[in-house]
Order: sequence, then structure tokens, then C-alpha cells
Amino acid sequence: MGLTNGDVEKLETIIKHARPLRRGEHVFHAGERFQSLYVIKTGCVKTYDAQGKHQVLGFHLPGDLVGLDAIDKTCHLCSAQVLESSAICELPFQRFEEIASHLPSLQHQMYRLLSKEISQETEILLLRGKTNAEERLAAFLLHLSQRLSKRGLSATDFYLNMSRNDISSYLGMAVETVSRLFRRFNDQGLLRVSHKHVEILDFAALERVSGMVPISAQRQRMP
Amino acid sequence: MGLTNGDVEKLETIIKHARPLRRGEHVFHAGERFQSLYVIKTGCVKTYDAQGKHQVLGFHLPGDLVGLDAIDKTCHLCSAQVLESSAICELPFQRFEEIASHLPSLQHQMYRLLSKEISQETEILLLRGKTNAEERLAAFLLHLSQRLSKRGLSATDFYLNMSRNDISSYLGMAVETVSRLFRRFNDQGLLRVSHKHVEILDFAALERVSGMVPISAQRQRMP
DNA sequence: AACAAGCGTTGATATAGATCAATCACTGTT
DNA sequence: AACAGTGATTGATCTATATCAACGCTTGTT
Repeated sequence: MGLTNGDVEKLETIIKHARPLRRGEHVFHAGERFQSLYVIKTGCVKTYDAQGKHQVLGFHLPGDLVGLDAIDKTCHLCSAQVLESSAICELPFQRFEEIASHLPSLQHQMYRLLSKEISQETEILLLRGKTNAEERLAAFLLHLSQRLSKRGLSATDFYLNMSRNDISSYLGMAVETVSRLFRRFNDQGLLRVSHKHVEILDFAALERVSGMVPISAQRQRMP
Repeated sequence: MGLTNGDVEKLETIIKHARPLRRGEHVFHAGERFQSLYVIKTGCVKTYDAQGKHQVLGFHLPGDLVGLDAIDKTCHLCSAQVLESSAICELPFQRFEEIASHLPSLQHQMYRLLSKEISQETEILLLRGKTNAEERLAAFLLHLSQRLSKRGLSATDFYLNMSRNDISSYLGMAVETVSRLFRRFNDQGLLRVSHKHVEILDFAALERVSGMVPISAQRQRMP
């Protein structure tokens, strides 16, 4: 990603390759002192806030960085939990900054990553802005599908590694509604779902339901 | 903010002080080429996405940076419109990066700003996660109040510079619901509202309605 | 001052989705 | 293999909120 071998070597020296975490284990807890960012190598991580009732904030896939929202804080605001066995690398942030201060290309990458995270959240806000549950779930599935395919996985056939409860919390609806909508989508032939396994059968229809602009026709306008 | 006078001078040379924008004018449009970030000096800016139906993504106050979600893109994804006469400074990003590459303290500040933006969005996700409209509006008002007070303005008495429509879009509910909830809160004595003017009378009660943890009792836990 | 246009409020109605309750199906453990 | 415990599904009911419709109030313009 635009770094020389030497740069990468320097970076490698500070990265800690932790042992793989098993389902249910935490990358960090809310309230813990912020020291590092975490790169997801494989697996899936959910972030959530436990103030009041458990509110899921996001699902993170390989390549994503978690802990970014604590950079300007002393402590983590949310907790990060592994949804399936995951390999996570720890990146001590202070040491990272020291190294990056001499490597403009690394800084540039970091800006891009942070920005990607912001635009990612923007997409989620868009998804959440939908007033009805059907749209939200459809948009969620399409978004997930897109993210998986960007990582070289199938866009049409995948396993959900989060529970129905997590999905419902994330989308701001009741679990029962998630369940019923899955069934409805299934019965309408939009997708085939059984347990955690989802197979999208009709993208166009799902996009129509989601009220989103199909990815194929996404904004390309130039000034 | 930890910069020497010399640093600030350098930064000043690249900042463009645009003429003030009037209500309704745009800072940038979706699809325009990304070149600069924008710092809000005074006023208020809303960001929105016009794909499908107008979806409000955020309200930005003095000190906030807008355009961050485009750093890793060639074009802006959303549009930014001024809600009241606002002074906006333009910060050409490429030139900024060149200058920052020699100024670690400036880099550090930038990371903090980007992170602040991410945690800001996290708060919004929390707010949006609420299933019922009452909680969302209450949380919205508290959040806004808190942001205003951080800027030295009154936390209890302020003017909304966005329309009811903007609020409804932002919170994912119908305009009518916003209107009715304002009335209900007013009648219940939680606040006094007339048109754009809001006066919060009972913070504790509003916090209870919002289902959020009162700011006073916010997480301080240490590992 | 009068007017238009947009914005906000209010009321009536319909319905999507929350909630409550019961059952069923996995998953993992002894 | 049996069991417990959790997670998912389904059904019935009720309520919050979307939707439809009408009206009133501001604000800005001629």
C-alpha cells in the first residue's frame, strides 16, 4: 500500500501478534485504558456499548481497524468482542505515531484508514435513517454482502456470524421482527435463509426493497 | 493546541478564508471532486445524502471539520449545506499533508480530530439505536445541548438551526412525530419549545426519557 | 399591505412493528 | 446419548408511529 520494504519492516517491529481469540472473548472492554489499535486479520468483531441496554455499534471484518474512536480519549468508550475465532494484531498507538512521524506515506495511509472508517459510519447512518424495518434489514444485508465481496468472499452466499439479537440491536428493531423479515424475504424469493446461512437470490429486488441506489448506478458525477 | 507559533503560521498560509456563506448555500456538493476539508468557524452546517430521498447525515457546529469522509475518495459522497450564515475556512488537504509531514504535533492533532469525528458518529449510532421515537428525540436534544455547552453556549437555552424536517430525517421518524413529541415534552414540563427556540427545564427527566446514562455519571472506570 | 410559499402543527385513521407468551431447534457439555 | 441452556421462530395482541389530510402561522417578496 505504497510503503517501502523498510517501512513495512519498521512497522512489523511494533506490531504484536496476539494469540487467536475464541468466540465470546474480548479485544478490549469499555473503560479500559486506550493504548493500541487492533487490526482484524481473520474473523469478525462486534463493537457494542453496554450503558443502559446492550447496543451493538458495528460489525468489523478482516482488514478493519477497531479502537479508532478512542484515539483522542484516555479510555475505550465501547467494548469489542469476537464473534468467531479471530486473529487480531495489536498496534501500540504511541509507538505507531513515533514511527509514522518520519514516514509520510504511512501517515497518508493512516488518514485514509481513518477516513474510510468515517465514510463507513456514514453508510451506516444512511442505512439507519430508513424509517421502516424492511428497508433497514435489506440495506444491511446488501451492505454486508458488498463488504464481504470486497474481501474476496462471495457476495451472494455467506454465513452471518452475528446473532439475530445482535442484528436487531444494530438495526434498532425487535428480534422477532428480524426473524419475521428473514422469513418474508425468504418466502418472497429474495433470498434463501436457514439459520446463519444466507444466499441472496435476487439482488435487484433486495435493492428495490432497501430503497437504496443500486451499487451499479452509484454516483460518478464529476464537477 | 500544542503547536508552536511557527507551525501555526505555516498552517495559516494554506488556509483559505472564504466569504461567509448564507443560509441554503453549499459548502460542497456530492459528486464534486474532493480537494479540501472545511473548518466551521461560526454557524451551522448540515450534511446529507440526496440519493433516494433526502437523508440528513449530521449537523456540524463551530470547530467541526466537514468533508472528512472523502479523504480516501476522489469525490465527496454527501453534500454539505449551511443552515444559517456561516464562516467556513477551506483547508486544501494535499498541501496540509505536505506541511503536516514535517510537524508531528500537527499530525497528532489531525489524528485526534479524525478520531473525535469517529466517536462522534458512534454517539449518533447509539442515539439512533433506540427503538422508540421519544428516546431518540430526547437523546438528540441532550446531545445537542452538550455540544453547544462545550462551545461555551448555553446548555439549557438555544435555537435549533435546523428544520423539523431535517430533525425527522436525521432521527428516522416522521415530521409529524417530531412535532407531537415536542409538544408532549413541552406539556410534560421537560422543556419549553416555541418554533426554533428550546429551553430545557428538566434535564434529569429528559435523561430518563432518553434512556441514556446521565453525563454526570459517565464511565470513568479504570482497568 | 398583501400575497405566496414553505414550514409547522393538529386531527383522524391505518398499520407496521413492539411486546408478551409459548414452542421449537441448535449447541455444547456432562 | 441425554440434557440444559441459549437462541430462533411463530402466534396473538396492542400500541406507537406512519400516513393522509387540512389548516394555521412565519417569513420573505412584490
